[in-house]
Amino acid sequence: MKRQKRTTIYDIAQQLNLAASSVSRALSDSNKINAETKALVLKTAAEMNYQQNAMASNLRKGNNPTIGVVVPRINQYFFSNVIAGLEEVTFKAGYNLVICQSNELHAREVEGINALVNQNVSCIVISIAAEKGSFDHLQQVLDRNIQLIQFDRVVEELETFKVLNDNRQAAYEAVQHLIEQGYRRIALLEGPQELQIFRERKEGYIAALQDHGFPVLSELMYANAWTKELGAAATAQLLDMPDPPDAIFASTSDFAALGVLEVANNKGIRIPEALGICGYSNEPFTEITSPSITTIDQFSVEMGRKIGNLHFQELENFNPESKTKTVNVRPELIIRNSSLRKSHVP
Amino acid sequence: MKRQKRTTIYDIAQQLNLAASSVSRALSDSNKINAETKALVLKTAAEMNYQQNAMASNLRKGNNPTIGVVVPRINQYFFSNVIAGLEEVTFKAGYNLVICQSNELHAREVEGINALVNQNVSCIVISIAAEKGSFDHLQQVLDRNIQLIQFDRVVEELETFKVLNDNRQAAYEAVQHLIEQGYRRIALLEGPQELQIFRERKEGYIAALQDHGFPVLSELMYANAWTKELGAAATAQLLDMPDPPDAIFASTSDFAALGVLEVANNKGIRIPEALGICGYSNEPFTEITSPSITTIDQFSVEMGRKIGNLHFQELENFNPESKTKTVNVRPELIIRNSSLRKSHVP
DNA sequence: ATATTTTAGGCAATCGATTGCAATTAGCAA
DNA sequence: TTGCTAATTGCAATCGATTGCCTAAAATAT
Repeated sequence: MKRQKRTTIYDIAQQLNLAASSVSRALSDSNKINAETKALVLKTAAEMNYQQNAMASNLRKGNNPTIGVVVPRINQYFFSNVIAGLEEVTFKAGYNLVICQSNELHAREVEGINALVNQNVSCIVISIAAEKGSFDHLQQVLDRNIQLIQFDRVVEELETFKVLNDNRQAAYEAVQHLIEQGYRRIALLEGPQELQIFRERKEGYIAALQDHGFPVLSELMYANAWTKELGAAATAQLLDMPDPPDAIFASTSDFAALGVLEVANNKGIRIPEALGICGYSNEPFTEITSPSITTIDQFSVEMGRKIGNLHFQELENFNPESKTKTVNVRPELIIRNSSLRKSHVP
Repeated sequence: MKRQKRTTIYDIAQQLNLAASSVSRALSDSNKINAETKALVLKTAAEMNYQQNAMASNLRKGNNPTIGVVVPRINQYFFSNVIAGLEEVTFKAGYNLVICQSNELHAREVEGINALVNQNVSCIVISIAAEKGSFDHLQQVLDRNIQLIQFDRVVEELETFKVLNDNRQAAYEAVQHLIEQGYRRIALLEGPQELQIFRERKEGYIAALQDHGFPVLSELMYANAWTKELGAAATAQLLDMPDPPDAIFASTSDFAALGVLEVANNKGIRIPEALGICGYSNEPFTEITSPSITTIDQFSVEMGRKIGNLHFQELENFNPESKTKTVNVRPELIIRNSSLRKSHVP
C-alpha cells in the first residue's frame, strides 16, 4: 500500500485558481483576505480532506509548539500524574507533548534532551535522574534559549524555573498534627540527604518540634529509610529502644510508612493508640491499608498544570521579573486512621 | 532574551568552505563523502554546537519518526505502564513519542488524532475512549495510510493491527484455579457487555465451569460491577442469598475485588477459608491488602513493547501476511492469599 | 473627475536539510 | 599518453507553509 500524496495548499490553490499565499491566509484566518474567499477556501479544504503539514509550518515559523518532558519513569504514580496535568494544559493551548523517560540513567537523560533540542521544542520539562552526572546537557538547553522548567528533583545551581513542593511546610504540618494528637516521641524516617527534598522535610520536622517545645533527639532520626523494607527495618530497631517512639513520620514515602505499619501490626502494637504513623505522597494504597495511613498529598496533577501554566505565562501570582523563579505547590496533609486517636468533637 | 540563531549546515559549510550538501552527507554518514572530510565536518559541527533541525529534515524526507499515542487517561496504572513499555522501544529506534489523553471523551479523542495527523506521525496507537462516537477519525488515519494500532479497548470492525490481552484465557485460568482450590459455587462480577474485553472474560468463566462439569448459574453472575462500590454492593447481595457463593471472581477489576474483600471482612467472613476472591489487573495494592488478593497480571509494560515492536515489524511470531492482524498478550494468574486455602505441599 | 486610501490577492523568498544530477579530479588500465 | 571508471564535491530543486513586498482594483475623499 503506497502512501498517496496528501493535499497541500497548492492543490487547493490550483483547484480554486488562487495563489497558495491566499489559501494560507484563508486557513490561518488572516484579515488580509476577503470573507467570501476565505469561506470558499475553507469549504474546499474540507472537501479535499486537507490537513496542515505541521512540519512545514513549524519550519517556516521557526518554532515548534511542543513541550518535551523527561522523567525518570513514566509509570510512576507521581510522574504519570504530573504528566496528566501537564497534558491537560498543553493540549488546551494547542501544544503537543513529547515524552521521554530516563530510567534514572544520566546517559539516557542526555539522549532524551538532545532529541528534544533537535525537535526545536519550545520548552523542556524535567525531573532529573537519580544517577549523578554533569549538567552540560541542561546548560545547553538554556544556551539555546529553550525554556527549561525543572520540577520535584531539581539541580539547584541551575538558574531555571522550578516547580516544587513545599516539603518543609508539609513536614511541619504533619509533625504538628502528630503533636496535636498527643504523640510525644515522634521519630523521623529520613531520605538521602543529598536530595534537597529530603533535607527540607527534615527541616520541617525539626522546626515543628522546636516550635512546640519538644526536644530534637538524634536517636529518633533514622537515615536512609526510603523503601518498604528499609522502613520496616528502621521500625524494628526504633521499637526495640528502651524508650521507643510513640509516632513515626515516614518522610520518605508511603512505602516506608507501609513497612512501619506491617512491623507494628506484626508486633501487635495498636495503631493509632500506641503508635501513630504518617507517610508521604498519598499513594492510592494508603487509603486501603488497615488502618488507613495518614499522609501528604502532593497534588501531582495540579503540579503538572502549574508547570504548563508557567510556560504559558499564565500562572497566577507569578511575577516574571522575580529573581527567584520558583513556584511552590502547597501539599496537603491527609489525616487518616493511622494517626487519629482523638475523635474530632466540635 | 532573544533567541540567537542556531547553527545550520550552511554555517558549517561556510566555515569549511564546503557545500551544504557535503556537510549533510558527512553528518548523515553517507558513503559519498571522503573520510577525512567527514571527520572534519563532524569535528567542526561539534565545535559549533550544531544540532540538526529535525523539522527541516522531516519535511524534506516526508516522514516524521514519531509515534502518537491516544489513551483515555495517562495516569491510569495500566495505561502509564503501556506507555512506559512503548517508550522503551520507540526510544531505542530513535523515534519520538507524542502523547494525548482523551479523558474518555470522544471529541477530545478526535482532536488528538487530528493533531497527530498534522504532525504526519508514522503511527498512531490508541485505546478508545468509553464515550461512543463515530469512527471517522480513525478511518481517516487509515485513509492517509498512517499505521493504526489499537490496543485493549478496540473498535472491532476496523481492520487495523490490534494488541489485546487474552481475556478469555486469563478468566479461564482464574476460575480453574478457584475450582482446584475446592470452591464449588463461584460467582462472577461482570463488566459492561458492550465492551469486548468483558464479554471475553465472561466466556472464559463459563467455559471453565463447563469444562470441569460445573453448572453455569445465572444467579451467580452479577452485571455491571466494575467499581469498588458496585463490587461491594454486589457482594452484599450475593452473600445474602440462601445458598451464597463460596468464591467471587471480580472479572472487572481489582477495585471491585477490593469491594468484595471489604464487605466480607466486615461481615466476619473468613478469607480464603469461607470465601475465595480473585480480581483482575494486578494493581499494586492487591499485594498489600489483608489478605493479599489473587489477580491477573496483564503485563502492561510488555504490551507496550509489543505495540512498538509491531510497528517496527520486529515482533517475533508475527506474520505480516496474516489476515488477522491481532497480537495477543498472555496474561498471568497471580495467586495470593485471598484464594489459597490449600497449602502447596509437593 | 481626480486623488488618495483600503482591500484583496499574487509573487517570490524563506525556513534547513536532503538528494538527483552534473562536474571535477583522481586512479588505473591499456 | 589516452581513455575510462570511480570517488568526491558542488549545484540547484525540493519538501509545504508563511510572509514581506508589490500591484491592481475598489472604495472613499476632495
